[in-house]
Amino acid sequence: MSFRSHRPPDRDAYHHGNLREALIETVLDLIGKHGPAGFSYADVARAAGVSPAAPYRHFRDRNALMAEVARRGFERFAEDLEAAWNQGRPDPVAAMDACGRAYLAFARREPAFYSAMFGAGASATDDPALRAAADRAFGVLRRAAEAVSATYPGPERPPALMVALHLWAEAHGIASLFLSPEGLRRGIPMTAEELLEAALLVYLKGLGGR
Amino acid sequence: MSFRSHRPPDRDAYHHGNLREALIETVLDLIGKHGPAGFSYADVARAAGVSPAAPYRHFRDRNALMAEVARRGFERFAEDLEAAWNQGRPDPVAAMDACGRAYLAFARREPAFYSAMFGAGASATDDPALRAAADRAFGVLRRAAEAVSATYPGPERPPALMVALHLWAEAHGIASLFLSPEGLRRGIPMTAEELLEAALLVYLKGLGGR
DNA sequence: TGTACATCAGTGAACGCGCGTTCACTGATGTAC
DNA sequence: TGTACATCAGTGAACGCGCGTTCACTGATGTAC
Repeated sequence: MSFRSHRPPDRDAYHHGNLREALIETVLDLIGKHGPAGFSYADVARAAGVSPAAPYRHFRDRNALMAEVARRGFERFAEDLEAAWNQGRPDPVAAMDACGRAYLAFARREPAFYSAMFGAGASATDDPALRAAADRAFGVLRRAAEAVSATYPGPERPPALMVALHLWAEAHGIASLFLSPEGLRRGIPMTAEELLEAALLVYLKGLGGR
Repeated sequence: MSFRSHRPPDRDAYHHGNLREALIETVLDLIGKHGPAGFSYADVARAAGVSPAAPYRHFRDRNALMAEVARRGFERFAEDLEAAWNQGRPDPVAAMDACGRAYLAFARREPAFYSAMFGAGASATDDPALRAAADRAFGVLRRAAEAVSATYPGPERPPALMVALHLWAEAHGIASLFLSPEGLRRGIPMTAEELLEAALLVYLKGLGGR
């Protein structure tokens, strides 16, 4: 009767054992369809094909589920940024530019994650794990800013934290104003990536004499 | 019996005649207390002291009410930016800097309006009046960018639209990341205003030789 | 290998609640004569 | 100035619904012997 191994979870078994994962994927799906506030906790259960009580085995309430989605989003986001940074190769400025592109690529490719991370949802303050993940992502930008800053001669070296904050704000501003579903971008004759890259080039030029 | 003029609306009369205004103010109050998604249409009626059916006389549904709040927010926002721009005096760069400060001052002073305008709420696309008001506000930044752009000598004159978009994105990015209730700004050793002003100075320096 | 048992993920029925919306209505306001 | 009437803003009761959450339960899984 039990001729199958129980290790690989059977996706349609009574105890399918991966409901936690299924709920998270369902949330991403629902955010994509209805926005981060457009569905109830019961909706998630229904869409995942379980009873409305089942999710309580895994998440205290809807907020806890959304926070976990946001946390995972920040983890992936940090990985993407880290990969784009590529330890500052071939050179810090080019690598920072790659970070900017990776930032927008993530917001474009994973709008559901992005809106769970920055949208109406979580607001990191409470959840330490979420905050830590967000810090990890920002940490990549900060290290990039430090490396770029260090390329300027001592007397005119800009504060790395400031540079990181400027970059983050510009990237986030562009992502939330011009990437979102038809948000406010009509008649803008360039892509978000071009816009950010241009901003970065002007900014870096303004930082020093180079 | 009717010894009082009926022109000035009696705030506590049966037909108080300014329920529309009262609802809008109530929404601002509720956004301040519970965020832009933290209350129902019935809550608004309750908080305004009328029956749950009363708001339907003035707004088709909750969305229509929120859109009107956002629209008014953009109108005021445009006025503030316009005043800060002050027709480019004393000079375009200083006036644009004033616009930046006015941008953040508005987001700081009117967080309820700001989140109705850019937050989880409206998403301009549908409502033409809302879109027009948003355009009016952006128009001020655009004209400012044109005036600043025109101060650069012809060959290196930057596209004004691009400059306006960069400024808007940076200001919005800073406002939404670092102004919101304890959002992500811990351990940042400067105010949002200082951060934006520094970004603007670096950026303008980067635009040309000045 | 087989049996008894503990574990625990998911069930499904139930609850009280507040929602959005409708409806016929009331009564104050403003106007016509 | 007074009276009759139309207008219409707000009432309050009612509706069906889906929500979040709880509960005792069931039955598959994994383990101890």
